[in-house]
Amino acid sequence: MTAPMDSAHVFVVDDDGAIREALSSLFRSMGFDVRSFSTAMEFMAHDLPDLPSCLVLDIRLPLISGLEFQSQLARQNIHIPIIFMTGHGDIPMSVRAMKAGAVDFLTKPFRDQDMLDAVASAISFDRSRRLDEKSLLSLRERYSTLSPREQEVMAHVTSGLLNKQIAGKMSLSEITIKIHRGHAMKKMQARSLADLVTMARSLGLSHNGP
Amino acid sequence: MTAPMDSAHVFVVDDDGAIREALSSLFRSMGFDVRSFSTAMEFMAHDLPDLPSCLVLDIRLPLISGLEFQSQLARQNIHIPIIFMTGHGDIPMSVRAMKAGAVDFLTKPFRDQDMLDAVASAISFDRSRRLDEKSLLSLRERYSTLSPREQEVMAHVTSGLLNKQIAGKMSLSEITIKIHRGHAMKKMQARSLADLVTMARSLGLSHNGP
DNA sequence: TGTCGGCCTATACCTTGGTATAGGGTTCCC
DNA sequence: GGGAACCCTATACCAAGGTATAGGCCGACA
Repeated sequence: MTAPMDSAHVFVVDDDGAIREALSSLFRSMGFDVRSFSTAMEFMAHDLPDLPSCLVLDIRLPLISGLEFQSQLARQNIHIPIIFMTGHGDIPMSVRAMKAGAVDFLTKPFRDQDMLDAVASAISFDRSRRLDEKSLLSLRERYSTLSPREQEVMAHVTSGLLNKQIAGKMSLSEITIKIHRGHAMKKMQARSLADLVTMARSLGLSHNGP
Repeated sequence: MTAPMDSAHVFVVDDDGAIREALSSLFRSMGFDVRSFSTAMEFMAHDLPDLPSCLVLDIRLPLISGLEFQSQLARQNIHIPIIFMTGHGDIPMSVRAMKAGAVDFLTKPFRDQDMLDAVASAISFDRSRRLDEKSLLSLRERYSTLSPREQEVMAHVTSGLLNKQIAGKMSLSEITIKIHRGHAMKKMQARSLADLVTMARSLGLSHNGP
């Protein structure tokens, strides 16, 4: 709602200086913050900002191919959305890139508008991914402050067991369960059981098996 | 768990009889139930089984292109996963297909194993999609038996409000809320509040705003 | 050694949830 | 008119949840 067009970053990696120039000025004219590099190494040496961003990548790079670089980023859990460009690519390349999650795969020469559309979609995707990740992170942080017993009780509570049943399962008294449960609610900053259940699902604490 | 390789269906659409033959025998040898067609129309005239299945589609078809057919299926809410084949396709085609959700996009000639891998992945995808859809459908069916008031109460309950607060919001007495709530639990076959919350989320009944 | 945090328990008390029973009302349809 | 479904309310009672107060046990750590 109240999210303006906070400065978004576009990273360009292409060994052709003319293309870097052209893309940089194109993106800058649209209000993006642009950084361009001629190799993947250079890009990796640069610190990624904590802002919505995307990577515009030529598939043919010095030393390492764009596809390899893509999977390298994935292995390092770097989730920046990627838009590929190619002058001489083939279909298997594009399919592999798209399967690996690329946002788009443009063949040179492309229309400026196509590139801008791809970047806009990538940025918007990254923005919402970042929001999701941020809230999940804060959730995990809160969860990590629970003692082992509290985590255990939380799992049982959110799977729908009564305090009495949990007490039986853990061979504890019901009052102890109530205490742990209360602590879990406070630490997780849950305002209701419904809240806690939702949090547990986001954390992957669902033991819904027969 | 107890899901054996229930008969899965592979549909082949290609105007080249030789290819239809070759693929049919390939898939049949792997235990799939195969139906082949030379046009999209023929395929559409065939009833789709309520079983995991996928569609192996040549991108160049008589009358209608494979890509058009793909979006036509999407418009009709037919979600069968698609594997494209092409002899003379280009990159933009493959990218468009993949963006629209195709499982794979193979260039002829392809290795049998590549096609089998794609089909296996498509079938497994469709199987889990069908399971999800089935449970969502049964959920919606149960939800539709709730009276308007019961639905309203369910939404409030699963958003974490106390009976008392719901009563205030709806200008009703607390006991009435309890009644509706109890009915909702019974009709939804929820065994606990946690259950109901989960169901509400699956149904998209989340009013989590500040 | 002391102390701090996690853990377990108990009593007491209050709030909330859940259901049965028993009414009252409406609308729609046979 | 009578039934059926929905809707609302009330009393009464019991089960479950939640918290405060208080105490004991243990291991880690300064």
